[in-house]
Amino acid sequence: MAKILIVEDELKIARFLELELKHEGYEVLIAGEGRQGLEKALKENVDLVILDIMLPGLNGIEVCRRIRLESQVPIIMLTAKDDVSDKVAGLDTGADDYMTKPFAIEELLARIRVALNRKKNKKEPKLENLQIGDLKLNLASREAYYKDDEITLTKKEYELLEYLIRNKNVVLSREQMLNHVWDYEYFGDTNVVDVYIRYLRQKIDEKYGIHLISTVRGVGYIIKD
Amino acid sequence: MAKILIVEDELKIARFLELELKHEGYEVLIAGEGRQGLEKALKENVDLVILDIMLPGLNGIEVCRRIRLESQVPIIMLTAKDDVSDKVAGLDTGADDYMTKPFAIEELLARIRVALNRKKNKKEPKLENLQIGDLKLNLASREAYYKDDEITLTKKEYELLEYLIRNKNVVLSREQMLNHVWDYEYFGDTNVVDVYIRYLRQKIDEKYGIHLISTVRGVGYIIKD
DNA sequence: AGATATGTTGAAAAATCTTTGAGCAAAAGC
DNA sequence: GCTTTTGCTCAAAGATTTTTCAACATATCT
Repeated sequence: MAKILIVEDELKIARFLELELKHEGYEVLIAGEGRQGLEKALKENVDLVILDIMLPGLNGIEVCRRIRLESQVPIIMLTAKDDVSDKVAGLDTGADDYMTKPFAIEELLARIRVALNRKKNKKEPKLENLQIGDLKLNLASREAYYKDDEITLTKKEYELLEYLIRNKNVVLSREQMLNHVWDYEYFGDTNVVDVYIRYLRQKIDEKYGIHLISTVRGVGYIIKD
Repeated sequence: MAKILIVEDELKIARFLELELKHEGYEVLIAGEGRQGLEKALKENVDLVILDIMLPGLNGIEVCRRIRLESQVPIIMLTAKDDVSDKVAGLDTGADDYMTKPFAIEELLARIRVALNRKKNKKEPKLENLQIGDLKLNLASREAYYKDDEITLTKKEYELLEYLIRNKNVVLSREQMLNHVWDYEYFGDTNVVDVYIRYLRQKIDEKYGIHLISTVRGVGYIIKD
């Protein structure tokens, strides 16, 4: 499985990413500051680098620039929200993609898949499509279809649905959904998940008269084949 | 087998946890207050820490923070119900998971397994399915089937059934069932277990005309192959 | 038979889920 | 730049289901 380097000084975020990436089956390395990150990126033969821009010592942009002097490894930059100039500078120096913090882990995972695929199969950009019954997701265009009938979904709706379908036949807790689809800063008592489940049910279950999303009382929700 | 440290000042709970964990085959250490807990966590080479937030002396959040300065050992926090701010603080300082008190021991055991496995970096131990005769449990979707016929169970019904099946061919006392499936605060005169046994019998034994759950008079109940 | 343990039941209590509307922020349109 | 629309979140009320309790019935043992 691919080896991923995380260059991030905020311990909390680094740990969070580490756990999630390992859970996905990636091998993970961590560097807490820029110079160490640069070193590992070049010597450890990694397949992808996740690089925070704000770093003590050597900052992310500089690290990125120097990695690019010697390597074409895919780089995904993490930037603070709204810091547009950083974003631009990051891409200028050769980053492949960027994410603004805070982000939902699912989105980062998706971008990682894309970046790794791009490298591997330039011939087959095989973005598989997810399907369950008559419901289809086009991952490339982020569209959902029910028998050729397009379902208009908002960002969160789409992401929640994709997450549910990726984990079909498994009960997902509200907390799992929050962690994967919402920002990692999301905490505490909220019923957003319930509300979004309702939106999806309105747009799918009710509209097409099917029973796609089931409630598992006391546990969470599930989509079954 | 893994070595687990319990940092908990309520003696009753600490002892209860100790017994259950030892029964599961773990080696157990106990600390009754914060400073001692911190010390043992760092010096005793433990594999996992169960850490109560409310502690005399050094509180749990502080202990967690200080452990994290030197160690990546998995930490599961115990917090009072509804105390969301504690929960947040706990995760902020690097805890891996938390449980709100009171809890059912089975849930804690499950989380311990997850935390220990994560460390080993094994892929999630594939949720195996439990089966006994024609009765099958799908652990991922939390569904029960009798020969392809789905049995609709409530949360407690399902959990009790799972517990019974996991311990098939062993007589379980009402008290054991209470301890494992219900909160640990449950005690005294109650016949909930009997009532739930009846529910299960209605939905399984009676409905399918089989004899799944047996009474062992004066002792408890048992499910046999 | 008497004593103890288990089975059954209905109804109260508690927990959980659904639905709605309003406030706000971001994005789109003019 | 300003207005309008859309999307996201929260909180509260209402609806539903689950869980618990407790009274009574039945079975088992000595």
